[in-house]
Amino acid sequence: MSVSKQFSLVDQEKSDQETPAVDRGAELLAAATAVFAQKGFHDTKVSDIVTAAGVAQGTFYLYFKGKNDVFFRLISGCCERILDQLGKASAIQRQATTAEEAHQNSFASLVGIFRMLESEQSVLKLILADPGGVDPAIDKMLAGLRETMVGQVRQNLQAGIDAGYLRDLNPTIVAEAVVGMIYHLSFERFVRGRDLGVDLEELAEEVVTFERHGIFKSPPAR
Amino acid sequence: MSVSKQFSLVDQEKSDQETPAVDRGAELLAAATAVFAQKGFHDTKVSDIVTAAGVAQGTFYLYFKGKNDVFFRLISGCCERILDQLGKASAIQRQATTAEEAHQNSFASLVGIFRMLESEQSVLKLILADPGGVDPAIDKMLAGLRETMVGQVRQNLQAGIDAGYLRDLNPTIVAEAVVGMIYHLSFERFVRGRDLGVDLEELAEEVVTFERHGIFKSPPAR
Amino acid sequence: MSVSKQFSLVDQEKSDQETPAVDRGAELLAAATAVFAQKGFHDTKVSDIVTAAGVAQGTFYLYFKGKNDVFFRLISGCCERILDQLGKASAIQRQATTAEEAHQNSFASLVGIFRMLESEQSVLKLILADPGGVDPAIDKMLAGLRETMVGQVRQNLQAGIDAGYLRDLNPTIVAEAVVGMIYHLSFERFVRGRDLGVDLEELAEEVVTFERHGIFKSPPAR
Amino acid sequence: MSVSKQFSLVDQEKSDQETPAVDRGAELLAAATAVFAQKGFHDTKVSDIVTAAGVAQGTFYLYFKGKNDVFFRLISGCCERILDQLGKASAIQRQATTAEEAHQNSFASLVGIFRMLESEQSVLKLILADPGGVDPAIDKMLAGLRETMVGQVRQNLQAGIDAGYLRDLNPTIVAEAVVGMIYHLSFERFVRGRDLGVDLEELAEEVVTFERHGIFKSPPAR
DNA sequence: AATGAATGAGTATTCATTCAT
DNA sequence: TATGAATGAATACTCATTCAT
Repeated sequence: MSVSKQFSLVDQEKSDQETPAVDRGAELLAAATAVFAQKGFHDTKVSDIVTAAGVAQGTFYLYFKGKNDVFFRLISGCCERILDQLGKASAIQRQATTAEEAHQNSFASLVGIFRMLESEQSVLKLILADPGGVDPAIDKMLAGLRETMVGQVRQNLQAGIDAGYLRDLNPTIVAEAVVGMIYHLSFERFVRGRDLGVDLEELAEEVVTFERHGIFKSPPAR
Repeated sequence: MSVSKQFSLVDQEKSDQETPAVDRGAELLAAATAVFAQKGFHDTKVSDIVTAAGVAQGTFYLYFKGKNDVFFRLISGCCERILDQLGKASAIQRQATTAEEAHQNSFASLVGIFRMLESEQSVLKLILADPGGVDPAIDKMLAGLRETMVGQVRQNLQAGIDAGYLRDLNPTIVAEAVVGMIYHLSFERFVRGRDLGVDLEELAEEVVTFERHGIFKSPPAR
Repeated sequence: MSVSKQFSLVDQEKSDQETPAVDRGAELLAAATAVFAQKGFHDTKVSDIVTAAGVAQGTFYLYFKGKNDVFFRLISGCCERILDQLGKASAIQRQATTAEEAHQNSFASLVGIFRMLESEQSVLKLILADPGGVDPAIDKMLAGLRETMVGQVRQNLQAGIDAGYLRDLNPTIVAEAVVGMIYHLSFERFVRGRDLGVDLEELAEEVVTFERHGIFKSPPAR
Repeated sequence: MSVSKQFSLVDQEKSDQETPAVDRGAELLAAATAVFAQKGFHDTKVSDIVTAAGVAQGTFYLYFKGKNDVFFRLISGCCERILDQLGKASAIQRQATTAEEAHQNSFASLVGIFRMLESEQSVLKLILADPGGVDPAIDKMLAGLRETMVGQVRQNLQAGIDAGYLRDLNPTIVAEAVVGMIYHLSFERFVRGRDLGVDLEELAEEVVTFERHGIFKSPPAR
């Protein structure tokens, strides 16, 4: 969206009285994101959003059906982007042929996911702290997101078990556990802003290593 | 209502028509817990609570300062009980002298925590899905709870590192990860009601094993 | 309602701190009637009604579901009373055994109806000038009222035809025509306040005579 | 109206790609009539009208001062046409020299009026169900229409009384009654669409006969 | 003439809280 | 203590109208 805006800027300079170079819908969505992130869904008034966007009350309803609608679009846009990233991560992960490669790929995937979540900070807050009940469609979408993540991890685990290099773990439970880690660490880092004393790569490396080897000193070797 | 009042007359010995034997405050708190759990904070009206408790609207304000107040007491009561359990778990964990004992103790601790969370299902939902912003005091309390959990795990990890039987992991990050797992699994199981195909002991066992050994087949032995 | 009020007045004087002798619901309904009659449905704001009743906005919603609800109750209450009166009128009319008696009974009935409509002036305005579309239930009720009136007139006509003293007219059309007269004259007199130069009895007499004999000089006599 | 525009086509030819041969004002008025008839005044939005007419929102205000203005023009156009027809009817009625002729003329007049009302169905609905209060000018116009009708009937009646062939009735009241009949029957037939089991001529005949002779079997003859 | 994006005044309704009995 | 009627501030949403292009 912001991309198309940048392009359109170029185009719109040419003609004299063309449509203004503003995308009110995008402006409003941006304003809404900021306000929701700061105040949360329930404490955000439509009037806050329009004030932040610098337009009149009515203008809001030209672009959104209502408060729930903006919220939904916010979340759903973000979810799509996350799912995208998840797809990429999954593709990367499947390419591994050696254990070393698998580690590297897991690492790369996780870094990718973290980076994307970092760029979605403000919406992430809303996703992770969703009060629920705002809109069943949102709940469904978030549940789907989680399920997708868990599903991918589970499949990878199952593949490893089948291939014989993973132990006989319960893939469902471990997958949930892994997703739990990632959610929690993302929340701490991107929503609460705690850097935990490491940079993103170090964080990902630590997580991947923990996931693969646990907390014990590997007796002989990995 | 009037019936229970009549019976209580018998119990309340000191003066003739003194306080009834019912604890209105507790009744209201119980009613509030049920309603909040079902509808969430924002969709719960004070009128829902008093209806559920079978008292008049005004009675509510005899026992609570307001809607935020009940919510706070609910959460804070639950947090205290969780912290209690956490203390016990910690005590257990520290007693280990061998790796095998440590595993058993971790397992026992986790089962204890899970059991307690299970018994707090309805409030757990509110704690884990806290929209935030309802009351800074609540946020602080929940943050404290998390911090306590993370702190305990971190200390255990540090102890293990110092003792030389844990690898050179980052205790802060791993502790957060472990808490993330537990939060997420608790949420899935107790709030969303998914049993994940195992009973509580199996769940705890799986988690502890995962934490300790990761996903790989332990090459020679544990 | 007003009856119970009058009784209750008696009772309430005795006891000290009983419920106040006011029926807020009735007060609001009265206020609403007045305001609706003056401004019509669409130009009446709930705030007008509560101001007229001297209560707060919220109080209104303690007694009515909303603006449509008051309007409906207003209309429906009035319709009931009219239907009542119509029933009485019908009973009177059926008792006639001679033509002269029939005339007298028609006259008495019509006077009764006129008097009742006069006492319902303010609501009558709303009934006769119903914009439609406010509430399907209201439309149905008004249609029923009209149908009842027309039906009664039609039956009387049919009875007269069968008995042989009325000419071979089309009872359906004439019944509609008669009701049209009565509606229109009621509207002019009670809603627009034109007395048409006669008192109510004279008006009824004129109408009954017109209905029975038309405009011509009865050649010989009836 | 569209006719006058077609003539204007001749004038518009001058320039090549000038204004199209359409009369936007007439189009909008037609669209407005249809929408108002279907939804009533208050439930009709300007946006409904422009959508129906296939023009932009702003275009509406090029031809009308506002929503009230279209409504006024609609009603007033229709009223003019009705008054026209009423004039013709009156002219016809005055030509009678015998009672039989008078009957025939009344019949012809009424048929003419019914036919015209039938052709104005959609606006008739608005006229007869006018909630009032939309615009004082409209109320005045409708009152004038009614007054004209009543006046004509009254004059005819008075003439008949003076001429000695009508009985000593109250012309004011009977005139109102007659107009009431016609209004009501028109409403039932043209607005509510009930044909009452007869065609328009039969309806008119029945009404005229009822008006002239009432419901009784004419003892000897008319 | 035509457009349609923008405006913002206007209003019904909810619900936490109070307080007179 | 208990009641529950009354309060009124707070807010989402509509739609007639304007005006820059």
